[in-house]
Amino acid sequence: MAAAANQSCLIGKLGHYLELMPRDEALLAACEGEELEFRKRNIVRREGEEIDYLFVVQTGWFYGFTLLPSGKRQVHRIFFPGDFIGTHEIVCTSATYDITAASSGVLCRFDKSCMRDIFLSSPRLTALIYSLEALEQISQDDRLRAIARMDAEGRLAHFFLQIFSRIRITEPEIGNSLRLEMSQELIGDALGLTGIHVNRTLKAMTKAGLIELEGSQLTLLDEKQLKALSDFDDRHYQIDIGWFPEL
Amino acid sequence: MAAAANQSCLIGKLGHYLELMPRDEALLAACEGEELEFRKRNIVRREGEEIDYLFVVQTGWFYGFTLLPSGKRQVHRIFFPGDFIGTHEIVCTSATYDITAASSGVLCRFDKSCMRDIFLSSPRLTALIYSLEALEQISQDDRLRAIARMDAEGRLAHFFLQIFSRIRITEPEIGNSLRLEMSQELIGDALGLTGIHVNRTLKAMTKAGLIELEGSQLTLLDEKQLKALSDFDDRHYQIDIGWFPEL
DNA sequence: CGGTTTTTTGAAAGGGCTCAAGATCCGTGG
DNA sequence: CCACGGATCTTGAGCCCTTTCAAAAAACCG
Repeated sequence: MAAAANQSCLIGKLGHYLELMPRDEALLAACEGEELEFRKRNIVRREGEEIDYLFVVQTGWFYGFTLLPSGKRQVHRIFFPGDFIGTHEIVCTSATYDITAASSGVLCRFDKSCMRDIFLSSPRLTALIYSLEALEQISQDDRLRAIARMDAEGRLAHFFLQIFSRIRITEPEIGNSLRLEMSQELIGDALGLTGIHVNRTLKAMTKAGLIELEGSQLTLLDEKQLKALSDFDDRHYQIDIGWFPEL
Repeated sequence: MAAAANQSCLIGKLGHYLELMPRDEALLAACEGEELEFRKRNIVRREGEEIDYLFVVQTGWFYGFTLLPSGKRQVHRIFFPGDFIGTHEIVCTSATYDITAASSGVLCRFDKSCMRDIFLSSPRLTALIYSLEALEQISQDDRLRAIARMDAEGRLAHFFLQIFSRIRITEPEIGNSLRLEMSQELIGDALGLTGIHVNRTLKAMTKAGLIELEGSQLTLLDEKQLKALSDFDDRHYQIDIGWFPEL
């Protein structure tokens, strides 16, 4: 659980990477919008809708996806507690993909114009937001590499390690086990695989002692081996703030 | 050809999206580093190297890639004239992939610390740089979707359309034909395919009248059909600057 | 509980890969 | 301006990982 669920969503997330100054906190607090509750399968927004708001995930898992003409589905991104939703779409006038709740959860909404205020008055905060965006890109690069060049086992290993790496930032106490808020079909849609083949591969990985699955509870039994299988490099989701402006 | 090859690389690129103010131009001019020449296959930098510089492509094509333990290669990104190289890696202390020249070409180098100066003194320029980063992400999302969910023909169609869409920004006069500065093997490494299979698919696409290949000269004969095949959505590589700060 | 969503399993088909070997193209040096 | 050697492009054949299609068992939710 987040240490400070009752404080500002934004401050909680950004403060993780950087010590915020009082004026930065004030700036963020002013941005704060209302909290919205969702239940599994609820739609947060649709592709093509005008984007007026950004979100921060307070609790629960969410995911963004698009459909293809063939009827296939591609999951573009999964959002965990603490993640921003929609920041990179600020350059578009309408959303580039649908967003749905993978589990029940709560989002904090804040106005898009808030970005301008931050850019105008806090170079340091701006640099942080920019960095988070850049980090996301590197993470997506790693994912593309796994999807384009690895077999099902490698993709799944990489996928799980990425999930753990991200969630451990805000919830280090989970250890090597967590509740997967995704069906095997959805996992397949994130990795370019069929749900059926995800199932078969998961079985094989279980038999090999790599993981354990009890219902939706996933446990990583042999992280070392999983890393070897997927050539996983933990970016530590930590950023270099050496170049940040002082203000 | 770039309209103003003799002026600052940065100004040329950024000025394309936004009218720059004199003080912004001065800021950028001060960042300018030296120009570096490369020939095909020359290595610009290696994965793991410390990142002190960013680059802007002045002429030629460049690409970033990583190798997998299996010996396979993944091309993460291709850089065309006008593109930034390395901005998203500013959050890392070392490079996340190798960069090599796909053709002969020239890069403009500028110091990483330049970013701090921009963040500190021009919110408007900062917003622009942020937006370019975000646009890149959306473009990569599209690419992931094609790679994860489409067959070889769809991936190639999408790949070609993306290339044309990007290059046409700075060189609209190319029309529907350009010189592909990549071997079929390299294209395969960008799309998660074998060079051999790229070859076969290209032949089929030629026979179907979709494209024409004479040596490395690629011509799109039926863009409409190519778009349908790959569900391509031209992001116009144009950005919403409505939210930009005035300064 | 009863309906819906997931997970499982089998069998067969297919797209893309591997391995191999020849044909071409191209830059470079003489 | 021609010849040489490496890089690229081609093509064939067989194999393998994933997908499809179907259908039953289990798990989940209200």
